[in-house]
Formats: sequence, C-alpha cells, structure tokens
Amino acid sequence: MRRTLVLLDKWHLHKKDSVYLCGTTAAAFFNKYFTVDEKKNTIIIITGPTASGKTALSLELAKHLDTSIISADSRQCFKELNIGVAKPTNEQLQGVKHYFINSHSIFENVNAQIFEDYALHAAAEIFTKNNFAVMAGGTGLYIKAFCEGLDEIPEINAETRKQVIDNYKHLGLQWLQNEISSKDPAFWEGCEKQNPQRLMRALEVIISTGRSITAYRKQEKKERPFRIIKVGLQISKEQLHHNINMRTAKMIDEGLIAEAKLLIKYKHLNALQTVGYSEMFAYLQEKISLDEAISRIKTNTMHYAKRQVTWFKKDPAIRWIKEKPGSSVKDLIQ
RNA sequence: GGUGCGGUAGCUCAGUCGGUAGAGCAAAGGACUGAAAAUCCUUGUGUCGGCGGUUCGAUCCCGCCCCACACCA
Repeated sequence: MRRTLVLLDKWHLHKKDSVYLCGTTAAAFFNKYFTVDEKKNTIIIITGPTASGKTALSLELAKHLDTSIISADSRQCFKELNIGVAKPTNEQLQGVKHYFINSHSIFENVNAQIFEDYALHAAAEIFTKNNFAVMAGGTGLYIKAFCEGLDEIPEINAETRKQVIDNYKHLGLQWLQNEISSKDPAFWEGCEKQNPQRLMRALEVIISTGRSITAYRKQEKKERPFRIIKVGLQISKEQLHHNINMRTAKMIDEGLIAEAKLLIKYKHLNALQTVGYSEMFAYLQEKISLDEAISRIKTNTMHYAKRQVTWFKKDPAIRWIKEKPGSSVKDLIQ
C-alpha cells in the first residue's frame, strides 16, 4: 500500500517507497502512525542544504507536535553570531523551545563530539515530556554523530593540540607530512596527504595516546533508545540560487556589516571561519569592495550547499521531500 | 585626428625566440569520525578580435580593418 506524504501542505515525498505521511498535517500523520502504533519515542530530523527552508518547516512541525527543536547547526549555537548564520528570529525562538541555539560562546570549543553529548541529553530531556522531538540543521557530521555516535578517542590535551597547530603554522605542510609518515605509517597509507586538518588530527592522536587514529576507528553504529526519521528538503539549484541571493541581500539589510565589525577582532577563532563573516572581514580590511564581498558570500554559500548535498545524498535513510509550489493538499493524497 | 598599450577558456591574465595553448577564479563532480558554514581531491578544445600577406606551417612576424583603454591635439 502506498500513501503520499503530505507535510504541512507545502512539501511532499517524491521518492517511491518513501511514503509515510497522510492526512492534511504532519501532526495527523505522526499521531496516527507513531503515537498510536507504538509508544516508542521518535525524533524527526529535518535536514537539507542551507536556505532550503528547514527552519520554517521544523517550527511548524514542532508546533504541531507540541515539542521542542534541537538545532544541528555548527554555527547557530554561538550566541555572538546572529545575522550571518541565519538564526531563527527571536519571535520564532520564543514560540518553540530550541536546544543548541545561543547555547555556546565563540570562545568555547565546540565540535561533533560535544554536539553528540549535548543533543543526546537534550533529546532525553524532551522525551520525558513528549514522544516526539524535532531536530533541524544542515551539519551532516553532527547529525551523524547524534544518530550513530562517534568512535571513542581519548581527549587530547590542549597543550599537545596547540603545539601541533603552531608547528604546522611555522613549519608547513611538508613538516606535517614528514611527521605523520614516520610516526603513523598506518594512517599515512590511505589518508588525504594534502589535507592539513586531517593530518593534524592524526598527529595529535598519536602523540597524545601513542596509538594510531586508525586503531580507534571501529565505525560501530551505536543504538539509540529512540526512533529516528530523517527528512531531507530537496530544492532545485535555481531555487537554491534564488534563496541564497535573497537571503544574502537580507543579511546586508539587517546589518551584517555592523555585526562583522564587532567580531573582526575574533576573526582567528574557529567559530568565525564561516561564510558571511570571512568575506565581510576581507571587506572591512579593505582587501575587497563591498560588492565583491557580497558576491563572494553568494558563491561561497552555494559551494557550502553543494557540499551539504553531496554529504546527504549518501545517506539512504533520508526521505527526500520536494516542494511543490501551488499544489493543494488534496492533490497529494492518494 | 595622432601616439601608446591591449583584444587568448564564463572572468582575470600567462605563454608560444613561428610547429594550433595554460594558470588562478568561476562551473561541474567527489571525499570527509573531535575545526565540518571547516578542510581536501578530480575535471580545461578555446574560430588565441576580423581579413589578407610572408612561410612547408601563423595565435605568435608583416599590412589593413574593427573594438577597448590611456595620453596628446
């Protein structure tokens, strides 16, 4: 039996065999198929490229299910970053409780492992009151960490990490490559030899633990005590282009330049290696014109979206939904 | 009108002491387990402005023309 998914009137499933939602609203569907059938806790993950409409959909969904949202976005968690990361508005944030938004500072260390811990706790908290939770975001690695877990690797002390980074900065890639090929030949064998981030990570692990990072990579998927439904928003490249152009213009209107001025002294921080800010910093330092900065934000955002799509395409668990402009709900119900 | 400098890949340009050409960016595809909005990899045929001339052979030399920029009148 096949049914067509109708999600909040605007989105519908288009991949055959991925047909789950029926009725006029998401709430009707989820109540019918999950709350009634079995009482197992369920998290619905809304993902997809940037500027595809994740925020709006997840808010509606969370309201219908009377639950909270866990953001899976590596930049919106920073309270100092606002306009440039397309955060939900204050009004939206007040309407629905959000986790991992404004929860951290740019001076803190945030990464996939920290997100995994944070999000699992958040989900557990939500499930004490509700059978449903909503996750929304476009950071593929974070979603993966949440759903499957990361291999456990001992924490690297800050001193070792700093030393590796400093050495790379001063001695260059050649030095990094030499270090890795002699200290960790097992990893060196099949790694990305031009990728300093990967090499530095491997180096800090072997220095700190004495074991190769490959020894820790068991790639075991962890079981989660809840059901996971992944929904991906799919939009055409033309539409994405349009959305990104509009959103970039809106960011400028809302004061991205002023926000970047406040943050430029922290431009070295990891949290500020971010599309929208890097380009503004270049403009503020008079390296490029404002027009150039804006146009670079647009193309870099498209690059980012492309990388996200490449990542998500590989995940067979994602049920893709496609916007059907102008369609009415009735059309979609079989 | 005169002089100068240019016209080469979607853009910015390099180059061929004459044997039909290559970088960066863009574009397209991909990888990615503690920086992931990061980081990295792969993919380059285009009347080398037009028409003639010299030459075995011209994008490269010569002539004329067209276009752009700068300066001089």
